[in-house]
Amino acid sequence: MPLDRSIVLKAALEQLDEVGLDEFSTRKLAAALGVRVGALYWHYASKQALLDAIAEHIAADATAVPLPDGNWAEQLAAIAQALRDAMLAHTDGARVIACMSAPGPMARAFFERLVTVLREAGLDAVTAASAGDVLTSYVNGFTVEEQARGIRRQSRAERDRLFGFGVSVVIGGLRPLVGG
Amino acid sequence: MPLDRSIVLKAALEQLDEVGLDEFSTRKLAAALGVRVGALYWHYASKQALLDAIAEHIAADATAVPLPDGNWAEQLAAIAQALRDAMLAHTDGARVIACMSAPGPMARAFFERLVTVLREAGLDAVTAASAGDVLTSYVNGFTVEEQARGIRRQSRAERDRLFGFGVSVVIGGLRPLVGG
DNA sequence: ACCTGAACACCGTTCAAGT
DNA sequence: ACCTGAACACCGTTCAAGT
Repeated sequence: MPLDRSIVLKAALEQLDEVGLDEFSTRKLAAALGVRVGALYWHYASKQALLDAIAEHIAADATAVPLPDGNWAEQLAAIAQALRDAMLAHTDGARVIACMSAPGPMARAFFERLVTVLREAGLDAVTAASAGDVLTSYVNGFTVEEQARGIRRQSRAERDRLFGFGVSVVIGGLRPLVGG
Repeated sequence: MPLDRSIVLKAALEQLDEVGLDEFSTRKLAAALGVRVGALYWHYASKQALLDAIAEHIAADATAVPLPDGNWAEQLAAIAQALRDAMLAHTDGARVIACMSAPGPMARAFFERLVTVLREAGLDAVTAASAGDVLTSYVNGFTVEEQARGIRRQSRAERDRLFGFGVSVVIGGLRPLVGG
């Protein structure tokens, strides 16, 4: 049977998990699929297009977890956790997100859900977008660092604790902005 | 005259500024220095070692700006600004910092100054280290995003405003933790 | 429509040998 | 001590030609 975009994407995710972003190559991917390199370029325009598809996959995972009942702070914490989890699920996932060429539909959907929670908490459109940016910048910065260096320096429990602390600081900083 | 580490580093910074991290190559660097590729490996063990030296240079710049008189919040804001400025001073500077293999002496000195401000504000050692991590994670996440995609989407003034907002949110979140 | 074959223009790294 | 020459083992991308 012929390849298609989803088969290539699945194999790409497996290769990323095995070798990491630095060793990720279209040639190895072609070999894993039992095909010549050129064949990949029928399905994806470039290596970056493939990495963008991986980023979208991660963004979709981060958006798939249901919002908990509860107040805006609890929902924000759940969204932050979901984003980190989705990136940690793949080797160098945070760097793939950080290096994507442009946010695709899934990345925008993720951000929109985040902004919706903030708007429902009482923020105006501009402030909600800014607040959403603060939270995602923090989560991305934390997780890029975590995957690049933290994994061998701290236990998972310590990293979870540090992340939870950071999320609570950001949420605490947003609290005075919401009415009530 | 023969090459030395500082000459190679200076040329590397110039090449990074011109072509960005993705196009940065030891072979182009050798050509710019009028030397064969192998010559670079006498001075730096690998391309990554060279990028680590660039990261240290950026960290040194970020630590070089004097602390303003004022309270801990003003000093924290100045440190955050200094870090962002030092990364923005070079093409893909934030990604070079994010991808460094380990924090060198300059990166540790930067972090220590940050932690010192937080300790003087009244935080205990563990909380100060955690709070320092929150601020640097936010600044790194923001600036990686800014250099990867923001430069063509928003004006410098808009990005400055957004960054200032984020810093004030993080500082606001830390405020309840400091005594007084 | 989808893939092969083969090429093009690159990479990072190593190391004997030169000076 | 510092660099050359030359190789090794790779890259991403393109594209005529095949099926």
